[in-house]
Amino acid sequence: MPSQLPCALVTTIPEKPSLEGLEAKWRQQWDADGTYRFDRTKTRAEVFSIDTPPPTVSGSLHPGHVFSYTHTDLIARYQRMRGKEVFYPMGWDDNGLNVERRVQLLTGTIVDPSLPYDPDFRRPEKVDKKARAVAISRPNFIELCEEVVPEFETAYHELWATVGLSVDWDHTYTTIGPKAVRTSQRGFLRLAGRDLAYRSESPTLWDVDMRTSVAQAELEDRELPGAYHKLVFDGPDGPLLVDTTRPELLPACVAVVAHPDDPRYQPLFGQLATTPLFGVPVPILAHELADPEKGTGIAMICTFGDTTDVTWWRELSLPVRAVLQRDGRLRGVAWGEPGWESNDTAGAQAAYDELAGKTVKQAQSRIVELLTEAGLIEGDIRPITHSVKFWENGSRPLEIVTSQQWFIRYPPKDEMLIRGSALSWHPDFMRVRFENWVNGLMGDWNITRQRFFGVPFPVWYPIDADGQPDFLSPILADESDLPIDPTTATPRDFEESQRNQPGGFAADPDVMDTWATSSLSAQIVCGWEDDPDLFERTFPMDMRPQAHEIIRTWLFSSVVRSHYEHDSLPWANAAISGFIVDPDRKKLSKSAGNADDPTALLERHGADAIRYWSANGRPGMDMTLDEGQMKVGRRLAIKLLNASKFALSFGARSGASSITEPLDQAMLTELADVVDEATAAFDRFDYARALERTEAHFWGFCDDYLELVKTRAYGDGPQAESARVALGTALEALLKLFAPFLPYATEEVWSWWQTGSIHRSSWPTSAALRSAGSDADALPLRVAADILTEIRRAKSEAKGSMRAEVERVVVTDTAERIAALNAVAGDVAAAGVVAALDTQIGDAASVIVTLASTD
RNA sequence: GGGCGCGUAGCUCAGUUGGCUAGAGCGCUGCCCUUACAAGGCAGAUGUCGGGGGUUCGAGUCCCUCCGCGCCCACCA
Repeated sequence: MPSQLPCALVTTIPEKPSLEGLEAKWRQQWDADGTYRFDRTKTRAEVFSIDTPPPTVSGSLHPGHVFSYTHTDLIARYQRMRGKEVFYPMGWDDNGLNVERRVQLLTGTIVDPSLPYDPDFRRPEKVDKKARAVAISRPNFIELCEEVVPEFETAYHELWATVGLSVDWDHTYTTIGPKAVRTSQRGFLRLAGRDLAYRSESPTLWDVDMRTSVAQAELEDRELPGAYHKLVFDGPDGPLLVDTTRPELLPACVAVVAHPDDPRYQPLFGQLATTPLFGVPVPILAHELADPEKGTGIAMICTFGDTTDVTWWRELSLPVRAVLQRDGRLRGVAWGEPGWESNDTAGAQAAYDELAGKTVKQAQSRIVELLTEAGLIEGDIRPITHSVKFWENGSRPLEIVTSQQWFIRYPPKDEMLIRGSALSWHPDFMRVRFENWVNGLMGDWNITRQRFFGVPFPVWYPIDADGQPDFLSPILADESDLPIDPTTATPRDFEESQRNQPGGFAADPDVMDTWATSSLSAQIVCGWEDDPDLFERTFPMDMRPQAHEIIRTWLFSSVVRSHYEHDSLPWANAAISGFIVDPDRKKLSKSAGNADDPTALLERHGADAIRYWSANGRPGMDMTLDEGQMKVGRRLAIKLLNASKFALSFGARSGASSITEPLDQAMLTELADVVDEATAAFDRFDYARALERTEAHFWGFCDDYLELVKTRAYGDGPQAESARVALGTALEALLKLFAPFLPYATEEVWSWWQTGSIHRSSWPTSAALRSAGSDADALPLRVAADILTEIRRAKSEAKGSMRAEVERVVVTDTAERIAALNAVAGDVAAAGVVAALDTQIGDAASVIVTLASTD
């Protein structure tokens, strides 16, 4: 009977509200209105800036990404409604070995750095996977990457926009783009200028197939079969038995080592042993890392068989006697030359010539034959299984080779620990991971990768008259020339014709580790040096969201760079997210084949529903992929539409002075408490608790308050007006509380009676709600809901309709609760269809419901 | 081996400085077309709070210990 309803301001409440189409509609609107555009006139104090993790485009996004990126968006939306101007850029990490590999596979190409640039090269239209990869030059390959990678990025953008990330898409960057390269090269030059970056020959974990050093962050261990060989060294007191799994590295042996407390070897320390087959005298040394329980308790140190060898080599100041080349084969050695002295030069040479040029595996087989023939292996070869380091996408074990690398010095540990303690961690226990990592730091940070699609070192080396590059006298580029590629740019004071000529120059052939660039993400997005105005308004940033497994890499390295460059933390808060596990508690990942396509999830449940599921994952906690939760989220969004339709069906009203009914006032007081809790939770970055409190209140609001107030709201007079104004007041606050979680549904409802975007409206305050509710006690609503539940139970047990009439209800309770109930008796009676509601004060609380006879 | 986290209903999870009979949702059972919502509503059943010990008037919560799971680190001759 619309004619009986009061004249409504409401214009656009749909007959049957639905979630269909909301995402497309509001995405477009937000885009058109620039709803999330950063206003760079705001001052630093007014800005909330976020150092978004640039997802790598080497794979595809999975639900875990949606999960954690949603968490960031929840904070961003909250801060925006709190009045902050949110600086929320997005980056794409298209820099690094994995991206390079993906582009190679996709385009059927491989890089040959010796080839010249071919201006006519075009991306192959079809890739025959069986055909040989096409060899192209490094500049051509980089061009190809720049062409292919945006295709990946478009797909990512599409997904993020659908999820509803309130990113300012005008502020996007790529880690290989000119801005990032310039920042990264500038950061490098500044460190090199202060001797905080230096070049050194050093043992490095090396992938013999990709022919590059590999970042510690990209390592994984795999179990492989191996075998112990008990080699017979010639010791001071006769044969000395040494167990090894790497007999092929015997020619690279520089010492043997046992534990200092091991009585078997104590008398031998400081004396010499001689290697079998090669006759090389090596010292017998003591070191804590030697394990008396392992093998014969004495190990051979080779340059280099594993990372322990590197530690021993470094700490015991041993020489290098390297046999492994970068292609994984043994190199040629002239025995008798300096560093290769033997007691039996001819014998050593003869044995070694059998190994030179062979792969590690081939050399191992051959040397075992040689040793066995010579009777220099004691007993049987004992097969074992041991874990071996691999590059995560590699197929052969990593080797350790020495090569020229750029390093960044780590700052002193105590300075890093002070930075770590000044940072606010969410959750706080994640701080410990940082501290553990800092306390365990060894060596410096190798930032060199022998790859192509990366940030080049802005460096050349002079070539002497004999044609030898002098790696210890690098020619640094001028900052004003950045970004540059030294393989195409010419250093000042040189002619291009002098490239690779005696007396000329040579480009640094390598690129930087991807972390060397991403550790400057805050500097890149804030426009360090490039845009001082923006930098001043955004840096140091407010928040770094990221995953816990890269605290030791990304977070730590970012702190290092900011420490050096700005003598500050890069951000005030680190928000650490957990990841998604499948029901078997395995980490969800594409390669494990247990990752669902997030696009399919979005289509099935909708963005608000996915966000709801994500928001239930507490900061730092791992969560299970649970489509059931997404269904709950979807239902919540639909419920919100319907409840809003009801609340607004009486017209959008305001005027707190007309809220006079105790039930309405009690509801607003309760809501004010929820606002306080949600606000406090959000301020602690605990969006999950904010949602939980809001949601719990909302269901109670629908189930109890709406039912209790319905009859009155449909009526006339000041009591009806009180209900209607209270409904409008509560709805506005509730929508705002939900807005960060359900941006689409809340925006839709907002548009029914408000102008502008809810996401640019102000966060509700409890003070306003308390004032609207006249600071009333919340008890009347609680008691009314309790009595209503009892009435419903009686009807349910009688298998009656909820509209069934109740002849009489007698409530016995404390004086306080009876007083509260009396204040709202009319609403309770109406909601329960109760003819007579009697109350009495008594010790034993009870509710006696007498249903009307149905005859 | 070290560090951190987790273990609460069949499932996914809350439970804040110790405090009434331990909660929510999903699922399950029953009922209800009720003028916001049947893609809904109402009601109901469901627990050795991982095990053991301790502190306390009182422990899911604090302490010790053990078990299981996960992540990171170390080791990997």
